[in-house]
Amino acid sequence: MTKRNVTKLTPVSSNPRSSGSNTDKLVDELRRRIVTNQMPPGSRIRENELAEEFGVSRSRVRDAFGILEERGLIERIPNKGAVVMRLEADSFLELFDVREVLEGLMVRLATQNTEPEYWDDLIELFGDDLEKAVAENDFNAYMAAIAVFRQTCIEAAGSDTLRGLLDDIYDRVLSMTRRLMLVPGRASEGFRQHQGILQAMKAGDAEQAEVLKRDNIRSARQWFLKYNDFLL
Amino acid sequence: MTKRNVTKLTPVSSNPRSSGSNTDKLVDELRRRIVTNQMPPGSRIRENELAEEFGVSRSRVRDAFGILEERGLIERIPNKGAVVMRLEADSFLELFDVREVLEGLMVRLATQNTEPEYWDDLIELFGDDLEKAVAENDFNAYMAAIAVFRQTCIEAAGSDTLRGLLDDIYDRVLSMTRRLMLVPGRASEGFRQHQGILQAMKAGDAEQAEVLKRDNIRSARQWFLKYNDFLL
DNA sequence: GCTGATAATATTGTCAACAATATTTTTTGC
DNA sequence: GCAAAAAATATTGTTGACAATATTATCAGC
Repeated sequence: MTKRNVTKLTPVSSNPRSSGSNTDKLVDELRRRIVTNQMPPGSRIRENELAEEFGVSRSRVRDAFGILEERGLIERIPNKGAVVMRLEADSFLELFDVREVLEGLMVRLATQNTEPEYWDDLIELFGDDLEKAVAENDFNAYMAAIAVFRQTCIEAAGSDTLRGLLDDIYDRVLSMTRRLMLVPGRASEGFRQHQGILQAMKAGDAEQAEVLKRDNIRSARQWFLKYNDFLL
Repeated sequence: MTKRNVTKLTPVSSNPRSSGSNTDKLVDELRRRIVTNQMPPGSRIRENELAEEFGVSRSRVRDAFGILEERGLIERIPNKGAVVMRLEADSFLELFDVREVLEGLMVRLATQNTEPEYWDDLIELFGDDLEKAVAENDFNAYMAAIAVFRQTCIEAAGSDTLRGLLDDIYDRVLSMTRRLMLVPGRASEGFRQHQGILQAMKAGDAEQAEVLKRDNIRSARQWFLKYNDFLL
């Protein structure tokens, strides 16, 4: 796979390992700004501005834009410029569909490839402390835990192909995930679902883990559908 | 989505609709050469050569390389150059896993979105004539039929997100698909499986269609595993 | 003839200048 | 004062030249 499919540990931090070439650094920083809503959807981004800010030539920015476009993070209109991709409700539903099957595959493979003990740390992370945090609306703690869950599973699944697809999708839906968390009841439901998935994984029941993970995404989709007027 | 996710009707022909910008044309032609094995895996490709051949500057070729790299068709080693991506057995197995769930999703959505009559043409295409052709090892006819099947399903599924993912994967596995067809028994089995899937789709049984499509890919995976010494 | 250092060549990486296109501002006619 | 045309400005598209790096060829010493 390409270099971009390396581990992204924290949700929004830049990735030191992908900072090899000059262009990669640019891609990574722009990606960070987009997924953190520092550059919100619809923002116009000018090549010159970025070139000046980063002290590189416009060609580098241009290359970065090409990659960002390929990843679906920005949209380029010929001779007009680039804007941060604005997703409509339909696109989010499509992404939920794809996430459902891919994240299902992720936990299935992860379960098949690991011993039960592998999941102990995660099970502890998704314990009483986090439950309390979620109950008290500490979304940062919950987001961080989910990121660890995700990362651990991808690692265990051991498929670079899958990792690449999930990373791309993750970038596109991160800001929506954060917003969805605000919907009353969604976070605690998601928390319980993750506990269930982890139990199945520790039990080595790959099929059940896949079913539960798919349920998890489908339910997130339902919440989105119900509240999309507020979320978009 | 980006421009690349437009319809790719025939397996290896260039796509007129994507030939807007200069770079797009290059990407499309290079993609064609790679998936047709005109540029086999491992081939070194030089920026200068292509620039001269296409009568454009090296920068255009460079941009095209960036996109091709992002799609996983070529590999670029800094200061050394680009080579057509060479897939190992592991990568193919990973791709089979991903295809299984994504193509399953594809037929499920396609079934849900269509009336039974929608599939009549395809059912006729996968009729006695094609069966005879397959029996007589007319792989071109079968490949073409599969391409139509695929295209029709993607169209019906109506998800640009899914289309983008499947298009990328398709390019990467096309040459392997062609080779797999040579394995005695695989083509006719695949043919029957597609007939079954089409039946389920016409019956409106989305779940069953998904199950059968996943079976289809899993069985292809098995054949690959068994014969990979000959296939790679 | 072989090996290692060095020069010559080839290839990729980066840039700044110019061309083409779009946007904004100014001017002109009414 | 308003509308349309024209000029000025800004932004993206493309190119060729030069720098940095890697590969190949040459040559000296043994």
